Amino acid sequence: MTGRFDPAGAERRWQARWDAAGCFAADSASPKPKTYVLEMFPYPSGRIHMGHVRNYTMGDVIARYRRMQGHEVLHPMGWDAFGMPAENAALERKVHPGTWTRDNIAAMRDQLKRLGFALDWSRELATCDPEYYGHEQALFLDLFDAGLVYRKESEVNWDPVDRTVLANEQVIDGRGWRSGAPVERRKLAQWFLKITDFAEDLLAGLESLEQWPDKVRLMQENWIGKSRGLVFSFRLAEPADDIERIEVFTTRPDTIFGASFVAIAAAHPLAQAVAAADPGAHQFIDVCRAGGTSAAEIETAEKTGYKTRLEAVHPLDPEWRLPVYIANFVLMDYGTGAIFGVPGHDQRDFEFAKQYHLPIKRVVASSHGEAALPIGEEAESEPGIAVNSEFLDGLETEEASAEVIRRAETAGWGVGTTAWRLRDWGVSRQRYWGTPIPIIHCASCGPVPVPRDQLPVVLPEDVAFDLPGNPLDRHDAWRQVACPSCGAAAARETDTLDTFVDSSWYFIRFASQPAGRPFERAEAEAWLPVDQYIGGVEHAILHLLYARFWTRALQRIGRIGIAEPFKGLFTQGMVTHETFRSVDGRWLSPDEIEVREGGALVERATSAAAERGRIEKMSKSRRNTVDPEPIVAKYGADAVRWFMLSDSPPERDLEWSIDGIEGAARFVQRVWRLATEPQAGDGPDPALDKKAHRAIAAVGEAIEGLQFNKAVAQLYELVNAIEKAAPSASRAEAVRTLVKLASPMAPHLAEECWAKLGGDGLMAEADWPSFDPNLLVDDDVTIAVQVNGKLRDTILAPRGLDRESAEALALASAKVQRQLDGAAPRKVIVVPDRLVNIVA
RNA sequence: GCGCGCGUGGCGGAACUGGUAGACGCGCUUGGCUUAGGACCAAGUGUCGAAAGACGUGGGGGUUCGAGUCCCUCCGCGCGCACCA
Repeated sequence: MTGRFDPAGAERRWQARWDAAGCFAADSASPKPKTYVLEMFPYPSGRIHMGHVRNYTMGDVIARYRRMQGHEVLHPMGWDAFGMPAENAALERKVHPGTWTRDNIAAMRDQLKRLGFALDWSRELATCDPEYYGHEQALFLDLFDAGLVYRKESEVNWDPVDRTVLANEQVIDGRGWRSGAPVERRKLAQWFLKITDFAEDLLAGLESLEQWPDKVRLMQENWIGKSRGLVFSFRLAEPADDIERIEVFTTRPDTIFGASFVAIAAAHPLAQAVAAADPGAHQFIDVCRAGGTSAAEIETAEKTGYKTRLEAVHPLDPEWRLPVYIANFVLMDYGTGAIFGVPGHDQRDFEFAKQYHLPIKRVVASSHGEAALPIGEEAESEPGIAVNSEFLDGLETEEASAEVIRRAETAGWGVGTTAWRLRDWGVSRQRYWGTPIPIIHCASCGPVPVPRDQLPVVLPEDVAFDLPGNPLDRHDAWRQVACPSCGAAAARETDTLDTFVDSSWYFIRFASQPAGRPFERAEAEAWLPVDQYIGGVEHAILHLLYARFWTRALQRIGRIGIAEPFKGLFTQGMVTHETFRSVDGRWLSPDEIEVREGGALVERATSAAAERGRIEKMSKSRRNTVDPEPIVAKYGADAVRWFMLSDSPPERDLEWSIDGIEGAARFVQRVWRLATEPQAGDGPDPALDKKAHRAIAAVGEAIEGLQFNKAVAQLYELVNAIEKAAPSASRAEAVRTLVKLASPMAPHLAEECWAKLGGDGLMAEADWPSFDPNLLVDDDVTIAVQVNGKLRDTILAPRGLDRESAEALALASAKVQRQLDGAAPRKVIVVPDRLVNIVA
């Protein structure tokens, strides 16, 4: 009679033992091969959620597996501790953002520790520590000195009622989330990092990232958006103010004879010039300014334009005049902020032309014969053959484009160029809870960097949140300083850095944290690049691109010798859960729901009818979150970890279910029973040996491929096989193997079992078992026998059987004979050791 | 609007580079053990069919001796879009 495994006791016991032994402290000077396993560090929002548990469990399995393989492993944890939620908490609950953040960190650290992750807590950091952000300020100034930081105007979402800048997230349907007032776009002078200097490198570098998901590489490639095209200018028939030309960019120079209008962005200088003399234009620009700055909002808005009195002269025909519009769908940030519209072959231009009754001309066709065919209900944007285009007629799209570029360059009205979709990184945030930008504005010297010996520029703690906006703007004692350059009265920059800056180098600081500098190059390079980085796909573009840029920028200025920070990347799916709503549409949490007889759902408190919603990502707003803590308390950390790895492939979404966690808890007990029952029995069991060795090979392979669900399935198969096997020496050995293989996933259980089995030392420091390759292959194989591609029979045959014999065996099958019904096969396809297909 | 992805039993999923679809888990059914069971053990479980067999990987079409896998097309769902982290 064996007792049940007691998770709570085992967790406490072994976590203390690991701590005492210092198992997970990474030694930068170790001679062992090094592995750096990193999960995206959490924002300290309050409590750990299931998404964190899934993320950190995956990383933990890799970290523990590598350690068992004899690697020195760096597996650190820290806090992405600056950001808006802390300021929102300050507004709503009258707590200081710092207090709120640090309390959250303490709570979440405790929660993480209870899950038994193999983390090196000695390297813990929080981005809101002056020590950390002080080093960040130093790095920012290094980039400033290298000419990679500059200042320019750019648009923000402005809430005219709260008189504050809003994040895109705070703009709901074009209105401020608190005030409800329609949001406007407003220009502010802001700091930018020259990520576009690295566009070519960041694009080319994607090639080398073989251990990244293809989809992420593709998304980054599209985001960087390299395109060849033509920049040229239209001469204005009559100059406006002193502006005589409109410069445009196009990726389709071949369609130049299909132009029917020119459109400029509302923020274009020419639009401003027109508006000065034209109240209608002025009004239109004001209307364009309404609404938020996000691309989705701008591009889904109805396409509208304002026809100016200007006319553009077609560069290839001085008699040809095109109307000039100010249009809301032209982006100032891409290309030149102006386009020429070709309605026949661009869908946006098509819609615009329909609305304003502009000509829609065909200049591309799939064949010469279609030159006269009118454009139908949609623009035709695919390449083809140029038609109705004078000297271009008959040329393929690519040749035609090259020809236009050649003529433009020869005649001097345009130039072939490369355009990038990627824009420079605006890092200014008009918020308190972030890294202060270490710049002082002086009336006579301009922006002056804070001298290095005055870093860090520490955020003042004595701030009030009684008014909207950035309290640093109102903190005169902090803001007013002497100019470091001339000594005159000057003012600190009150914008803080985008929190993406904080997360663009934390992985370097984890690897090396000397006292007086951001990092020590040699030590950082000993660990970097990160071997396996794990996090959500939602970071596929921004965070990962910024971190790649920051690393390359540090490389360019000679601070580090690597270009790419993350060698292996894995993007995990979300944790989802069913949702419930009341009939009047309120979200209800699962524990507010009661299932009545017949399966009807009612709201427990009111007995009013409720309905099951769809399965969605766990979020507070949908009230479908499950707090890991009580689950861990009830089922144990190992069961929770096990469930997080089972069933769903890690890149896909995982639906949380209580049945799933109970299944995991049962598995934990099954392993415990096997490990604690009497291990009597001698003699070999070759079949079980094979099974065990295959499990070693398969589990290792699955973990290396981050296919944890497959590793789990393999372990279930091994458990099934052991339970069925009669006592033997092989069986006792298989149990020990099982415990080792399960240890990265269920480490407390494994330690406890290992101790019961009389194993030496800590399982956390044990070696990963090795397998005998000879035991992986069978002597006999099952060969599928098909007739016309349909399975009719299977035959057992010795491995390596020759084609002729396999064919003969297949033809001898009674089922095959019945199918053939006396006819001779027309053809037989033999795939050795796999299949025989008889074509009748 | 643009970019990217996903779709296989009642459910989560497995299926190496085109070669036996449904491994493994959950659930369910039957039986055993038991005072009892949400514990444990045994057997079963894609659909239709008594069986032989037929059908079956979101829908439609194609390539192939052979398609979950490749191509085209349609539908549905999700993620990102530069100030959410």
